[in-house]
Amino acid sequence: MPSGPVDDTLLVRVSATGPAAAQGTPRERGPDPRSVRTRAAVVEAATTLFLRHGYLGTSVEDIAALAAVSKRTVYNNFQDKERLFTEIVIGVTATAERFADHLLGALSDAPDVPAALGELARRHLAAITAPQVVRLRRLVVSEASRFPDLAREYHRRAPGRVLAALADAFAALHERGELAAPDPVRAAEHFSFLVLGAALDRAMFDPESEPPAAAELERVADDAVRVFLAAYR
Amino acid sequence: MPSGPVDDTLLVRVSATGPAAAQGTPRERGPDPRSVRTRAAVVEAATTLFLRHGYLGTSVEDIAALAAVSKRTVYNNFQDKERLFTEIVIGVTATAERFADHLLGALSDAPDVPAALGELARRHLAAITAPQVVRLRRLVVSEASRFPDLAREYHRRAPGRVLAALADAFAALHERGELAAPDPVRAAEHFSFLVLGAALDRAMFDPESEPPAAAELERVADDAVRVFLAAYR
DNA sequence: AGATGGGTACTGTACCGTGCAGTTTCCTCG
DNA sequence: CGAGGAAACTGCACGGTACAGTACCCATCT
Repeated sequence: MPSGPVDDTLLVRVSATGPAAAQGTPRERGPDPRSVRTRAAVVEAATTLFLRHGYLGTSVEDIAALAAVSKRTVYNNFQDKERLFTEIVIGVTATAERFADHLLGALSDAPDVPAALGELARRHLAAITAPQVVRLRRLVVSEASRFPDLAREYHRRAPGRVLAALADAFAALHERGELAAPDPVRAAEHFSFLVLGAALDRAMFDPESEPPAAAELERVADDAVRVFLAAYR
Repeated sequence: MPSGPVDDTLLVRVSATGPAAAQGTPRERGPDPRSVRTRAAVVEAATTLFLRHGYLGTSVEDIAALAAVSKRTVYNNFQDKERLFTEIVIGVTATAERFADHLLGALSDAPDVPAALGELARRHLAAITAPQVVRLRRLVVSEASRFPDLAREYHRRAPGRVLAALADAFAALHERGELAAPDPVRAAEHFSFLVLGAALDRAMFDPESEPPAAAELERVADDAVRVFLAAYR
């Protein structure tokens, strides 16, 4: 979890408390003995609750209770609820981002492109239907009007990143003549949504939905790759 | 948190702003014209506000103010805020449903299948990126944990309905040998998400996003149909 | 002792839903 | 056609509740 300051370029919106900001600027301070433990506890509790009940559905008191900490402690570590929220979301997004980077592997150098695509499709689908990821997605969409910058940031970092990487790989494969993808971005969109579309849709509308079983996942991925290759081969 | 099935009877009373010559018939105990007018005003105001600011972001007082009606009147017409909300959503869903039914046209009897698919793709994409539809989608997703039945109901009625109709049409075309779609449901998913996936994703994460321009829409639809036909022809 | 983190209790606010007294609008009946 | 009565609407105030953020004091560590 990120304990340092988090990408402040994102939020222009700041609470109107002028003097407070001047006074309490976080400093290059030593390893706070106690606050490390409590801060981590708060972050973990807040992550759980925000993902499960949303921004308005989660009170600071709930967070404090789950973290086994008082509300005052929450406010000692985070300026206000909005900051806490954006920090949490950015933090979870970062892990999604790392996972996304890992996803592509060496697709553009793969000897057997269809096999590599199949493997990619399976991993992609499994990743995106993981409950945590679905919850994050729903959370960000839900708060898109309250935190539009955050929504754009998430979209750029997580799904956008995967799409861009995919497009790069397809462009390379196009150069090598392994695929016929003159518009690699469009090809990436097509691949992504052939694989994910239906599952994503279902998951977004059913909070209690389970991720697809392995066999189902395999069938969906294979079908998607088959359609994709029929068009882009 | 009432998790019972959605009350369909509420749906009937949404429309009907005019007395419809009920005055001339003495026997027919017509509903008070005042109630009708007021109710319609409240429904319209609530629809606007819920779609724009969400469930928790809209107060009953806001609704009353926009409807130019007192808060008490809102509660005289609707049991509570939850009932009002579900009624609104179901009402808007019903119009989406009607539109969806209209969408398919006579695809299964079309002489020129590729042309018909192209037309269908264009209309489908235009319909689903309309601001009202996007707002409804985001609203339902946002409240999916508070109103899970409502979310499932919406999903079944709007996107589910289109998908089912599409699958039926593909099955018929498969029988006639015009398409090679042994799994028509999968084919319908593929078609739908090839057309809509990327646009839907963008729209969900960017509340200020505009629907695509006509030229862009056309390109997306044509590309989707091309890929679909390459696989299912 | 002094500083820093933490806990309790509080403030202020927003909002759902209701009660009530008075007023307007519609319907019916003489 | 016009009065009387009923139903609907208004405006306001209020109870109850939930919750973000804060004041103040205590505990602990150096």
